[in-house]
Amino acid sequence: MTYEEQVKLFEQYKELVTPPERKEKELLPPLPNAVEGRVVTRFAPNPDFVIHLGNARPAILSHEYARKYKGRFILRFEDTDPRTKTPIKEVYDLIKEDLKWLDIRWDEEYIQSLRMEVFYEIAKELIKKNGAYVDTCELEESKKLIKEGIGCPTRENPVSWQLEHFEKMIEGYYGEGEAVLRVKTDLKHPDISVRDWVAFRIIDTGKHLHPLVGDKYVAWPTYNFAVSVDDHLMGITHILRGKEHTQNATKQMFLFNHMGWKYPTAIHFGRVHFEGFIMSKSKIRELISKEPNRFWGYEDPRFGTLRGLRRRGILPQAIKQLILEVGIKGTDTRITYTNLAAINRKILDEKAHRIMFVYEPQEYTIVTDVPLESKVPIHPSSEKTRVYTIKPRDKICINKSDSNSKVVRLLGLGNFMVEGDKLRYIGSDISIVKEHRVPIIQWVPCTQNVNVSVYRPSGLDLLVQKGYSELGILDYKVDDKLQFIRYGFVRVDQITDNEIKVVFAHE
RNA sequence: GCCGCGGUAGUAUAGCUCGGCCAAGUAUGCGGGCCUUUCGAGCCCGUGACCCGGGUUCAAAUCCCGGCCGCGGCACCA
Repeated sequence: MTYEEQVKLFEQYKELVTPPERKEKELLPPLPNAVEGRVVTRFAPNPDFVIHLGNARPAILSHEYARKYKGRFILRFEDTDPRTKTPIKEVYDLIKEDLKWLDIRWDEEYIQSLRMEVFYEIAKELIKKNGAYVDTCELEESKKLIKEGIGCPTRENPVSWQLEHFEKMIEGYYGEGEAVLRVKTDLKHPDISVRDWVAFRIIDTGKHLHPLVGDKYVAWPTYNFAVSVDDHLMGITHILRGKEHTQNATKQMFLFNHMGWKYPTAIHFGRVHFEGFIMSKSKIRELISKEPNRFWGYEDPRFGTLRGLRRRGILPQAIKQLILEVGIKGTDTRITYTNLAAINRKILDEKAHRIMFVYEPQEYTIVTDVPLESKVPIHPSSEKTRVYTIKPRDKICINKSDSNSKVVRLLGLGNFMVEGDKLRYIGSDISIVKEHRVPIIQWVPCTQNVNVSVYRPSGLDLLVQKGYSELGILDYKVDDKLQFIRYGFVRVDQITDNEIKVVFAHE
């Protein structure tokens, strides 16, 4: 049948065909294998650094899905490496603050370093199931044997031997590198890192004190072991994490199979590149320790940490919306600040009060016969205004770049002719402004104003722009977000006796 | 090198499971206009994409094969 014939036929029987409804678009796609009321997700950060935009993705998505399906959301600190990823005592709380700021509430909270006995017990069970062995070969020898598909000869020792030697590991009989517990996997697995992966290793906590448990333990579970055990014990049904973990799922599966556990549904999404922002933990740590005077710690607005973004005036709702839009795709995403700013602006515009701010002041004398009263609304949709009285011969400042026009309208005050260093009042009829496209500009009295410094992050630099704002800015407090008219959105950062410091958010 | 995942406008995302409602939707960006006592917001118009090549089919962004490109992993890190 040709296409034309089909169309003809279709027209004939049109009424009999009900077109399928277009699926309704939800912000989040449905979660595979999800049953309402039974979804359990978790966010599992290492408390060695605060949350940045990249970590916010698993945090927000895990939380959001748990809520969507009326399930549970668990916060779990994964702090089982006091040697190379040393947890920081203060950071446990900083992370919790970051999450609360994002409006993420967790139903349960765990810290892995406080669960060591659990890990030891499960390890022993695993050994009894012949699923693990103590490897006492030299590290290089071990690696070589695994590569050859054989493994350390102790692999074949009886369970009793394994239990005995694992006990010795826990008791501190071995020093660093002298013994590890390995999970028995496929010694022919194409990915060598999957072959008999390490479940426990010795860390000399006398040298590398753990911030919570000090030197109490020397046999520490690796990430893959601790994650597997906890994901099972805590009843996690869905794991949402970055794709750097895809291979870990393969490794963990062996442990789950040994133990007869069911592996959760795992979703791995791509990496988040935040253009123009530093997100690397090590890089940020290096910068703040090397140049403590130049950077404001974790909160520096030049960093992609949540704290940095907060200090810039980015709202948590904007971050959440951005992450939900990005979703759970496996591809990497390049997020730009412009994108985040667009969302932020939309939210901020409705509530940020307006303030007049002049940064390249040009002084003018007002020429008028009678005193003028200006009324500028604190927000375009607000009845509330700020009132200033301008008397004849008062001096006001406008931006130099605004002074090119022959006629200007000073916002809230009226229309003026520009005559040399004088501004002659010519009435306040708005219609001539529309008719002649007269620029409507912001202004401040030269004598009565407030010193303002605007901090503008620009790559690794922090530019400072000084200027004056109307007195109305004194009504606000630290962390308030304002819109400087015809300039951009800012966040009040610091108020001192002679100056207000604000951080520039975006236009 | 080996193993795995993925490629829709500048960016992000929808559609791909079940081929035709897709001459590809949405947001942002960019250009223009309207409105407006802010160059903001809002409204309107425009701009711009299915990685490439084969195959299957009346019909392919969607299925199959090959190539190319990108990303992740290859630790006694998480």
